[in-house]
Amino acid sequence: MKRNTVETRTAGVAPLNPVEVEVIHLFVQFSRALNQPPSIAEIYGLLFVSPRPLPQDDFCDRINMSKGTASQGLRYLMDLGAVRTVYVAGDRRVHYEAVAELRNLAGRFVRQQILTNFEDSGTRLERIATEAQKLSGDERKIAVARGKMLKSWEANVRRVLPIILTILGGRNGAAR
Amino acid sequence: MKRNTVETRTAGVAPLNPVEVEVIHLFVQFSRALNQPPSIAEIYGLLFVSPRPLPQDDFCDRINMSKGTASQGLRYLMDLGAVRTVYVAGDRRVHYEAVAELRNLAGRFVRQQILTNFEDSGTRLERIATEAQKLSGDERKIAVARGKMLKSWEANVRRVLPIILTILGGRNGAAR
DNA sequence: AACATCTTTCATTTTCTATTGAACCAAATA
DNA sequence: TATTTGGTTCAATAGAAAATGAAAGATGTT
Repeated sequence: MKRNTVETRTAGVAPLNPVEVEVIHLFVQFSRALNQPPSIAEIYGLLFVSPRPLPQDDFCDRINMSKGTASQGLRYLMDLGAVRTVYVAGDRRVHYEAVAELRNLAGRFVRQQILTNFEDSGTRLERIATEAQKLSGDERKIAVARGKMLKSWEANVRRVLPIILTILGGRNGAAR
Repeated sequence: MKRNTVETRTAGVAPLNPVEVEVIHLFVQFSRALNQPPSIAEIYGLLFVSPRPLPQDDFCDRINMSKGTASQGLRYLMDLGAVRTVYVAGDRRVHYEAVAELRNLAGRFVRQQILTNFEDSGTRLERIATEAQKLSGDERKIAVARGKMLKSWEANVRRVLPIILTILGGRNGAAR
């Protein structure tokens, strides 16, 4: 039986069709808003329009990126849960497909991107409050007030974030 | 009357007190989550704890940044509405103070940071739908489906963003 | 075992962003 | 008017982030 070997495959390095180009564009633009590297967006974009799972080679060939970039990008997307691997009979290569549900995706992204920067914010806020007490006069007055304000902001964000994620991911997360 | 001249001022280049250091730290951390340059965060952070309006010099001297950075950073924050100028009697220099209300701030930031990247997304989505029709077989089927999905996502985001901004900025925007 | 294919790793290079500082402008003072 | 001071601009530089590609691992095949 004819196997998927280098020879049979290299013939089929199809260039991107117009839809693929546009979709990738869209994701790259999106990635700028979220400050994600464009290579990640290209990978996800191509997977998102692809009717079948793709192996790593396809990214290198079709969107013209190095093996290293493809490998790292795919791992990142796997960790994020934005991509999953698929078994394809008769092909040793790992194939990937896009996970198109916004539901968990947004949550994980926020957790990874935003919340990591706030892990020790509680401690820091406490320290601000403590140190503020040691000041005097105007400085102390405003420092204490601003410390409280920051605490309130933090509480506010922590209260609102879950709501946002629910709205984003809940019903309507995977478009129908 | 004794004026604020270089001689009288240079004496008072106070180093940052612990609260100032911590608050600035916090804002720098925050800036990382939002992918904003640290210099901007430093400026806003210092203004945020300061009991009185500060002139540009103070940023150069106290957080040790160049005139250019201070000038540009302050302009950026002005444009964003995160900072306003204040008149101080007997001092020719422009003084700045922090605008501490989250209310409008979050909105403007999102508009400037996120929405600019989506101005032409409508056009692009139309083009995707059009081009998708021209494909055939599997490619067409999935392309059409994914085009619809993207449109739905976009609608979803446009619907939810105002809600988020309302929740964030509405009551509780300026902490009490 | 030797070979071929697929994948990951990571030091280097490239690309992009932020910051600097000198030159310049504007306004106030001498 | 000359000078000092406050402020902006922008070309050059430094610094950070992303991409490359050669080398090495891993897993199959002959």
